[in-house]
Amino acid sequence: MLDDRKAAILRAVVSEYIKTAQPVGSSHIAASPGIGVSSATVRGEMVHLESEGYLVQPHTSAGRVPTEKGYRFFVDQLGGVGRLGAAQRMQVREFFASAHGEIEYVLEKTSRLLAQLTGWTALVVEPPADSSVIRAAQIVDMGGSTALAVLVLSNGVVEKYPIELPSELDCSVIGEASARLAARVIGKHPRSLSSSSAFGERLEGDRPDSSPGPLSSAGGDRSSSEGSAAGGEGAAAKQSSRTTGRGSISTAEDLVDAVCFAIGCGEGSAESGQVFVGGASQMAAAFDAVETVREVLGILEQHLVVVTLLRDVLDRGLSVAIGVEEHGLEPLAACSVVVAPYEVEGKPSGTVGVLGPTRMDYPRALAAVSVVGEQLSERWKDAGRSGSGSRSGNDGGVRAVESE
Amino acid sequence: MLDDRKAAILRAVVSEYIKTAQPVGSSHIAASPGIGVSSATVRGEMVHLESEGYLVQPHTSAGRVPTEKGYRFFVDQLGGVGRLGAAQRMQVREFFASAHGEIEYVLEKTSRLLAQLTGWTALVVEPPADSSVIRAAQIVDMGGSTALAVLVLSNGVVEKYPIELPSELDCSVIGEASARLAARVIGKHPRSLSSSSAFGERLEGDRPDSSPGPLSSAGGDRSSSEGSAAGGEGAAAKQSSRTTGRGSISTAEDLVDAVCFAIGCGEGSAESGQVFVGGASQMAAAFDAVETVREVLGILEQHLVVVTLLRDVLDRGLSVAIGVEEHGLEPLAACSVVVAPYEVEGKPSGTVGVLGPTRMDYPRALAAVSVVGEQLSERWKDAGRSGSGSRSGNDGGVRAVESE
DNA sequence: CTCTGGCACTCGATCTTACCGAGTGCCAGA
DNA sequence: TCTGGCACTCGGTAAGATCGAGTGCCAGAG
Repeated sequence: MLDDRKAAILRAVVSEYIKTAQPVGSSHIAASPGIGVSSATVRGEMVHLESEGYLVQPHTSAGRVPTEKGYRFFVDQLGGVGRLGAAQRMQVREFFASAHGEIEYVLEKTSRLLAQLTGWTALVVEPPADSSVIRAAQIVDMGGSTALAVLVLSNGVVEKYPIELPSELDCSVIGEASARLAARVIGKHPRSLSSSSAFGERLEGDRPDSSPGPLSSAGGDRSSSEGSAAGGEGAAAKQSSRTTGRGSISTAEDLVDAVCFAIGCGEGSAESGQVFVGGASQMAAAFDAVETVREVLGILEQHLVVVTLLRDVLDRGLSVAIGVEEHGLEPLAACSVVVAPYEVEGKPSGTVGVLGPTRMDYPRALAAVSVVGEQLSERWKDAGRSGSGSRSGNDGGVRAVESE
Repeated sequence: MLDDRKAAILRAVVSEYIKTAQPVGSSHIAASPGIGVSSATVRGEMVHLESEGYLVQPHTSAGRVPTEKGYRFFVDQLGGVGRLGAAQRMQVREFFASAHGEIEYVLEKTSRLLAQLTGWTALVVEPPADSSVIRAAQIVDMGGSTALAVLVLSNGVVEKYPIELPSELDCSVIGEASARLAARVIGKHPRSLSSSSAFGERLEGDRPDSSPGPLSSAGGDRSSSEGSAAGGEGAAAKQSSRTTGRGSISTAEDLVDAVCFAIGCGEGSAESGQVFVGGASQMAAAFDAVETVREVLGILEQHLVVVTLLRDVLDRGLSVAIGVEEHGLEPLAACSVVVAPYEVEGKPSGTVGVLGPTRMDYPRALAAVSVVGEQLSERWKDAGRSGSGSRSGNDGGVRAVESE
């Protein structure tokens, strides 16, 4: 589609622009290595590249800037995956050798690591509950008319489901229910309980306005007023059906059913996977328009949007989404996303990603994101245990060669 | 210290500046209600106010701007607590009537609410674990050589402690340990286990080299490199000793000891109380210097710093900390913090706060923060249950009168 | 003694103009 | 087909020029 010379010129323009954030002129390109022609020739080629939509001029007599199409071509054909520098490889290795602890803790730290590696904002999404299996379950009487169902998943995540009891149940009922619950759900996938619990449907019938299904915009929430900040994220949807069906719990079995139903609906803590945002402050370095920063941060506050964004990109088989054309979020018009999946127990589960301006260093971001993704997969490969894994020395997936 | 007229003028200057963010001139003041004198007179008074440090001129022939001392006087003597508008009262009432669910969920939502009420960034700190009592405890075998101790606290928080087992213990040992753990810790304060736990003192198994003393900095942590983002927050301290002493766990009792020790040290998930930051994007609206935004966001990423900040301010008996002089954080030089405590089960536990530019609307922020604090206290007044509380209609502590 | 209107003065913000130079498009010659 | 040359464009910056909000001070009124 593009002959070699044009491609080389495009690559040079992109690389230079990534570095300087300034429109780049023909003479710079002519001077860069690999281009054996004069600036006049480069200019000629640039005219072509521009007419085909790979470059634009902010105005006459300015250098050229890559378009989203230009970046896309660069990423697909020219950039490759890039490599991390030695220091960064080291950093990754040390990090994964020493990062012990619960899954959330590790993921949060990972988001910081990734932010530091790339210089931009990092996004790490927790594996959704349905990729794990229930390891333990218990119902705890919290006093009053409340109980808390606690689930431990095989990946180390703990989910909580607040249960409202219609009346003071006897302690022994709760105890019995707890035991029955454990017997019934251990070893199963939490989300699979939705359908398997016959009682669920019964309950659902009892509740006219039950589970409006996440992502549906439920009712008259505070009218999303001015602040884009607090508006979005399906706040409404979650806020409503947060307590479990209170239809007719009287026996232990009823209680277990109710809990199973709640679990199946995923009404508990681990909605669709928590998001950890690292290095949000770096966003402020990406743009000089304070308004842009505001908009981007606004999006980052809407975790559901972020999760969806990453998942969408991945679902479409992409690892890079450049500009609003490809990711679809207006406020992120000047941004691109680079993502990679990671696996837990061998199954694709979570995602890691980097959010930066469209003029970010894609090869580097790709490298960082994929290394981190691999390392995370490595950590939770065998069993979904929560802690440790003292694989030092071996930095397995860290395929890191010197960067340019 | 300041005669009535000076005070009135100072009040007018502060109010005006809060509204417009522009230096305010004598004629504006003279025109505002409550000032019955000419601009010349106002000017004269302003000279005094300036010489005493309540006001400054950005440059000759500009209006005056309040100094931190000026704000302080305003807050202490002039501003009062302020009142929320009817719409906002409504919003708070609806929010607390409908916000069900786990404590973390409610607190996160609360931070958004507060951000929306004030227009600035809101900070909500989870109650520390030691203000609650353990309601349930269990040790879950996670496969491999890992186990997870799960604690349910009376305030609805669930803590997790990853435990590394030296060798494959028999399942029954874990089961027994789990039962013993429950018997031993239920009803106690988690942090009280540190000393009361016989682990350090004694208990049957004499353990020669037990307890390698967590909190000792274990490894060569990544050298806190450049990025201020990922640097701070005592990352090192936490990262290292994240797994419990693995000295010589062989019996169930050993295991229980180890877990108790870990709990006592607070090595688990609920470090010193999670922080929920709401409306961070609003920070970008507060300043037009992108660099300032970056610095402030950088601080917000360091949760430990935020917790400490809020706690410090509260400990000093303040509810407002104006400027770096009073809160001590250089990067927040242009910011003030307004805080209020909230109670769980009658004891002061968490804090809510608002972070804004020094020229924020203190009365409004104070009103919002205290109302929200009261409402949170109200919610968890009786029992530290996790969910619900359908007190609608009654908007208890929402003492809200029309604002200016 | 205090307050007020008046007045000269200051100085940042804004606008105008001029200029510079990076970068372009085009063209004639190698 | 490539290259050096050349006229041209136009954003960015610097230098005045201007405007006006706001000040300090002072003399006169209350």
